[in-house]
Amino acid sequence: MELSSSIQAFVLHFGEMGSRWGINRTVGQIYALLYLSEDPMNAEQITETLGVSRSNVSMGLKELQSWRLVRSQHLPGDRRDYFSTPEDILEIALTLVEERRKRELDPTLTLLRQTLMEPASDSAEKHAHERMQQMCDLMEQVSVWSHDLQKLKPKELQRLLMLGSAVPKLLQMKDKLSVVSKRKE
Amino acid sequence: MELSSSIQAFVLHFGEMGSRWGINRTVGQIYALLYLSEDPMNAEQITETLGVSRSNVSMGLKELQSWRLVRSQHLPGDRRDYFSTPEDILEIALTLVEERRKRELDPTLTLLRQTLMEPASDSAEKHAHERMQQMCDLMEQVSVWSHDLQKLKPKELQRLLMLGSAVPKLLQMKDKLSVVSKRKE
DNA sequence: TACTAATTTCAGAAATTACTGAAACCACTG
DNA sequence: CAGTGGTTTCAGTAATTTCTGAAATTAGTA
Repeated sequence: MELSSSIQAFVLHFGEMGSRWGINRTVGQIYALLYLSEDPMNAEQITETLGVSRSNVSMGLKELQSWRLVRSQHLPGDRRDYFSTPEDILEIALTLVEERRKRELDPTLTLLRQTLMEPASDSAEKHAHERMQQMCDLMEQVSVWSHDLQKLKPKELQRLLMLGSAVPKLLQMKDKLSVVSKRKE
Repeated sequence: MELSSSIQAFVLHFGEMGSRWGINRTVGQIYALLYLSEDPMNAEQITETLGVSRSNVSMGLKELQSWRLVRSQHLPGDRRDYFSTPEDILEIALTLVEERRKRELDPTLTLLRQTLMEPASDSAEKHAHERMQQMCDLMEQVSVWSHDLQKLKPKELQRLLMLGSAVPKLLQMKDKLSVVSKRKE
């Protein structure tokens, strides 16, 4: 399949960025292609369009499915799998946040918790444990945030996103409110 | 320098996680070491402790400095550079967020904005541009969030983190308030 | 149950990335 | 300004990751 130049540019860009995002070139390109495609595509079509080997596409699709960024479906009267990305960009973003938490945060959090069970022996280790504790606390907070994010309804999430820098103001507002309510008590 | 087992485990873990975080093993290990160290270390000490080449350490330190995750300083009466990480874990996290935004988001945002300046020609491209527009909008929102985060004072940030799932409730509260104030008008 | 289309697996090749040691460079010191 | 301690650069090598093509497997069809 021939790609128009802007689609082509996007697909190649995702391939390049792949290494920064922790995926390889082909995986990035496959994702970009499916993300922009009007209709689901089968592996053969992806292979032709990207000009890589069939097996490479197979592995790439497997990885994208493990990230839950790509889904497969069947078309009636066709034995082949057809692949597509979820429609809703917010849903996609949430999935990305969750999967990255699992892969980039959770293993370290596990190690930190284990380590902090044991007492520190010497002075250097005591200091190291304090530092680990700080990191562990922060990572736990971020982890909770990420979990909570998953529970939000799309509408709420959309509002939260639009809030941006207004959040601290909201905090101030809350403070004032609680002052008021305390006065009432 | 000999490391106690828990420090050793942490350093090795950071080395392993490096590839997921977009840095290499040595860079991960250097960071972990400096993060836990009571005192700043010079390149020679790092080299001995990690058992890698001096030049590798030099390159790793350079990269960590480009991420602004490691700083160098001089001790009186010593010509060597001494390296350390910032004390405040929140400051570290903010730096990480900003650098990742620069490296992982900004280039794509630039491409998307450029592409969306041009009109779409055919139907496939029209659909692709819609998808790109959705991605662009979301990335801009995330980018604004990340910028705003940088402006927060540590105290505010700390509170925001602790808030977690309470944020949607805060939003609800705000809604009620604005209803009240509208009634007053 | 044999046949066929579609997909996956996997060993090896190709490409990329990380690491080393030697040499160049820099900056302070006597 | 020559000498020395410290750091960086860089070409070559090692290690790792990615990709391919052939073979194996799976699932549908006659």
